[in-house]
Amino acid sequence: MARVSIKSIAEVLGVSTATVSLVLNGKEKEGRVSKDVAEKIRLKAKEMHYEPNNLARGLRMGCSQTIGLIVADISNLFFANLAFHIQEHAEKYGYSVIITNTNESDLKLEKMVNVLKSRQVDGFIIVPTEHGMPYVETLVKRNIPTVLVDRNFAEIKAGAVVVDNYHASAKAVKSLIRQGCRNIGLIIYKSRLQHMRERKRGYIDAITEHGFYNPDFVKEINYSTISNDIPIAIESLLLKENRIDGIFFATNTLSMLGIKQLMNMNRRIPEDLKVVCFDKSDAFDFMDIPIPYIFQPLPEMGRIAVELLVEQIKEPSGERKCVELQASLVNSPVNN
Amino acid sequence: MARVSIKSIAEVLGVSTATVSLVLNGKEKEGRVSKDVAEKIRLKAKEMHYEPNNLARGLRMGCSQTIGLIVADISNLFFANLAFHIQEHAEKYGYSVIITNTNESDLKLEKMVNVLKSRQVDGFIIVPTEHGMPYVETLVKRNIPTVLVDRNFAEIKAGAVVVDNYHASAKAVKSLIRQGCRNIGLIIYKSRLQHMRERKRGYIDAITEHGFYNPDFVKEINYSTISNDIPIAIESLLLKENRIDGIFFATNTLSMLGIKQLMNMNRRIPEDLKVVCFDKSDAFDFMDIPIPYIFQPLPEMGRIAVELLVEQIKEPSGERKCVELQASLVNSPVNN
DNA sequence: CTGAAAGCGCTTACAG
DNA sequence: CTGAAAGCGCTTACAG
Repeated sequence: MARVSIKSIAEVLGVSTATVSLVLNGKEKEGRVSKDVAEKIRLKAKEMHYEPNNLARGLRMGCSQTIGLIVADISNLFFANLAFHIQEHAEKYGYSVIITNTNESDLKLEKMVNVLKSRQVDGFIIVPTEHGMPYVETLVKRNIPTVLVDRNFAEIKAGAVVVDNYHASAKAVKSLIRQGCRNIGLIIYKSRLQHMRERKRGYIDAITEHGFYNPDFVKEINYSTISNDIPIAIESLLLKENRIDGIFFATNTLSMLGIKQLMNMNRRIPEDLKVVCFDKSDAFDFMDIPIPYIFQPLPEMGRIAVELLVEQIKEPSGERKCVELQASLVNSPVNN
Repeated sequence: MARVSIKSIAEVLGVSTATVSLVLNGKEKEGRVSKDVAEKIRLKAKEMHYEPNNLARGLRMGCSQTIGLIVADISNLFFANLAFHIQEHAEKYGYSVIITNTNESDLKLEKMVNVLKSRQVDGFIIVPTEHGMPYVETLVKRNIPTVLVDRNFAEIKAGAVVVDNYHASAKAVKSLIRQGCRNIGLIIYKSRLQHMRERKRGYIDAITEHGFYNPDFVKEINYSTISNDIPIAIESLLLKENRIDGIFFATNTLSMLGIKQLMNMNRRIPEDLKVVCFDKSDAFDFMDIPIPYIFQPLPEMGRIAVELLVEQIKEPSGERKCVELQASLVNSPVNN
């Protein structure tokens, strides 16, 4: 069963491929194709089960109607949700999404950028890795539509949609202070990425403002050795610095493992110490009391990422917008 | 900055595009291209930052090195994990993965099959919807490589990789019986899909074997009204049939919501009643006691799905294998 | 060892 | 209103 192409339809009907193409793309007005020819073509196309070949179309048009999405790890709930919303919106614009993982490796980011480029994606939505700036920069310099999400590189002016991590973090810490915490630990990744730096800065500034800052209370975890590092960090916070009465976890994975460790050590939340987490985890539903967390507007982030990218695709040399969204504090016993 | 193609390299070097293509694809042996010409071409390609155009290649070769993955919902942890492993393996074979969601809608399944077909994917990995069989059947009949995963349609012989849901379910129920449960509820989706039918059948057979079967203990939930149905189902199980001493949850979403409801009603696990869940949820880590659950070998499922698909792509008219994996019971206080 | 040419399926000026 | 033709970038017989 040979593939049915525009040519086969044209031959059967004794018309030119140009006419068939025009009709099948709804451009019969422009080509001013007669109504009956158009009707005949549409019927025959259906009858022959014509299916357009987007590869050929893409080659000819110089665009693929495909978006390349690069995230750290699609099996992480945060990125999975983000990917979901990006996809739903991309679909509305007629784009398909190719999703790839970096697992936070700069090498894989480079590789994935190349893979997606060779697939002629019309644009990139990227959650960059720690030292991934050069690869993103190359894209931007070549005017390839690119939107960063979750983490921005302010130095290069790619498009971006991020959360105001600084104020979100400060908000979290202040809520702990307002609950009476004085010695507040921070569990965060050791990372040069902007969102981590901002979360740390938000924590430090908010705490310093109240005169409670102590560098020993900041524990920086290595992404690659996380399950090992977390218990050590928590133990050190609680045992050595046993005045700790609150902990701010800077990501959902960190909170998951951290809270687990707190439970292992029989610390009760919020009696023994209070916590706030960045991002929700399903697990919070199972806790006896509601766990306060910073809520990032994921559906919005996905939508805006797609919208910014589509704008760039339309006008590759136009200015690239950077959108910052506010995150909210949920489940906190104190008002904001 | 014009795109650099094989042609531009050929022109600069004064050789033919055929030679360039041969060299860049490592087929210089076949074409018996001289070493120095080959070397010159490789150097110039690097120098000009040549990047192959996979669209053109795909059009010419009749394949795209792309796999279409259709899942119910990429933001569900089960599918997100599955997608992760599928991707990692696809990459090894040089395939990219386009992921799309159906949200359990048959209409969207049909649409996504068409979208992916027009993108000339070389094969499909599909988590089918309840009434999605016709769309899958069309693919199979046309000899388009297709592997079903998680849920099989036994009637059509697509390739498939599934878990032995029947025995997994029976195993779960028997573990409850061995712990002394006599009145065991089942919370399951109302669905004609094979995996659900099998899980229900496994439950019924295992329970009947011990003479404890009571149809009132089976609560079938509608996917679309789940957050409403679950509390009602649990309440009805516990209040009307208050001899209930165990519950088997047939999916992770059902267990999440179900256990939450049990906690709302102040039922303690396992003192007041015992539970077993299908699939792990992150939340289990936060429970005071370990929650027993059926573990599906996701990494294996992903790997095998890709392997089966690659086999089919190599030999589209060959026999399509169907692999059934065993799931294990984790965290149960009784041995298996 | 290398080149000229055809063709994958499509769209788009151009000509009539 | 419609057709002939070029060309997107690639690969692959074919010829020499």
